[in-house]
Amino acid sequence: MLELAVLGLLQASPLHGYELRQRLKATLGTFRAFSYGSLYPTLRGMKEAGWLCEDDGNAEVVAGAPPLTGRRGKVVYKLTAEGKERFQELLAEAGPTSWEDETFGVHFAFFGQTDPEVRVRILEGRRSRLEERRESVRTTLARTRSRLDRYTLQLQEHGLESVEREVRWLTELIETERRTAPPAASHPPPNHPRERGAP
Amino acid sequence: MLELAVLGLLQASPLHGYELRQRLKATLGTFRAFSYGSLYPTLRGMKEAGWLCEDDGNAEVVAGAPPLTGRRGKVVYKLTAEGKERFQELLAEAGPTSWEDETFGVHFAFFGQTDPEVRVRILEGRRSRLEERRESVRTTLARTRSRLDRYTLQLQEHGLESVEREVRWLTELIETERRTAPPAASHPPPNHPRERGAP
DNA sequence: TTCGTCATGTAATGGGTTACATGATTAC
DNA sequence: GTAATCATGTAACCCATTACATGACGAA
Repeated sequence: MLELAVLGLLQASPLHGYELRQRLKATLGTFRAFSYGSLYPTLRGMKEAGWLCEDDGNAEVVAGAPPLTGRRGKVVYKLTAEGKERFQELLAEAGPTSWEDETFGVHFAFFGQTDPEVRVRILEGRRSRLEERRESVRTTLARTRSRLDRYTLQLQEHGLESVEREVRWLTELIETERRTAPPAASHPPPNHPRERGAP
Repeated sequence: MLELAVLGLLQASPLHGYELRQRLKATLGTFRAFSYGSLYPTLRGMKEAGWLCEDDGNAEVVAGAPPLTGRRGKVVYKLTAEGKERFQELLAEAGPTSWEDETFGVHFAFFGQTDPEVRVRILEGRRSRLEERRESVRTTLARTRSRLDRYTLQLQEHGLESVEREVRWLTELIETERRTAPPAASHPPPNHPRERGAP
């Protein structure tokens, strides 16, 4: 997740950790925030995995008096070839994980680099996930409405409206996608054999 | 968090794990879901902490041939005195944690049992948290709007609208609270007769 | 010279999830 | 008698957070 986001941002240009985090905020907006405490270790891990390497900016630093003590300077990372591959791989992934609350936003943020078909599948996947949730809430709400106090009711209804709103948003996006890039080929339609969700 | 939710539900009536989880879904709606994998260990932990105990329903199970092998039956939990205390303690807590995304919903769900003043403080805390976030997104959006692609922009704006919507919701709730239970014994206008206060 | 912000990092911890394993009860 | 669902539980892991520690650099 952080991984995908990092790959996506470094794809555009090499960055050091600190700035990466600012971009993360700018890119993900209200959806998610990451702390340095997770960012730096992730960066190290990704470097060890071979997806990132340090970028010396083709180095022409006039080597006058460089990092004397303790070497504390910006560490700029860039993607390796494997990193780019990995990014493409993650982008192509249109499975259940890409519909999750926390993940969807990140995937969406990189839709610009995602295959149109994959885009639609992710959008639809997310939508049907939300629709399920909506129906589930609606029915339990119908069953229990009378027993709920003012606040619980408010909570349910606000939640329900949020979900409905997002469903409408997704529907619009899907239609736009369809208008922009009409059905390429046919894939076995809405056949998600549910997984996840508690036993 | 799960802890608070469990205390809140058991406050109403003794329940076993499985049913607890159904209630959790019904109570928290779209906000949050918990898996059994976290529920049962939590239950055990809370029992060990002394907040819960097993409820034999005044027992009298005709002890004829009880759980022969392996003892697998419903385990009904109820609150102990310490548990009730703990619940009250958590309910009274109107600090930053109570306005976090994941926590707020749970606190809100038990507003019926929360002190009116605490309610308002939580609502206001959450609101100002969201307002901060909104401003932060607005400004970075203003700075970077032109550099963002279609999708990133969509994401930002949808997120922004969500936040704005929740802020409006909170504002309405706060006003309702104020109308229902006017400023108790506080400093601002020293001139109001009180009615209908907390305990 | 001190403060704020830029910048990097680690250790401890947290709060949950997934996948698995098992068994009891009910409905057909 | 078998499938669904009710019911309880464990172990391994995941992904991040908090709190802390350090230090460079520019502006007041």
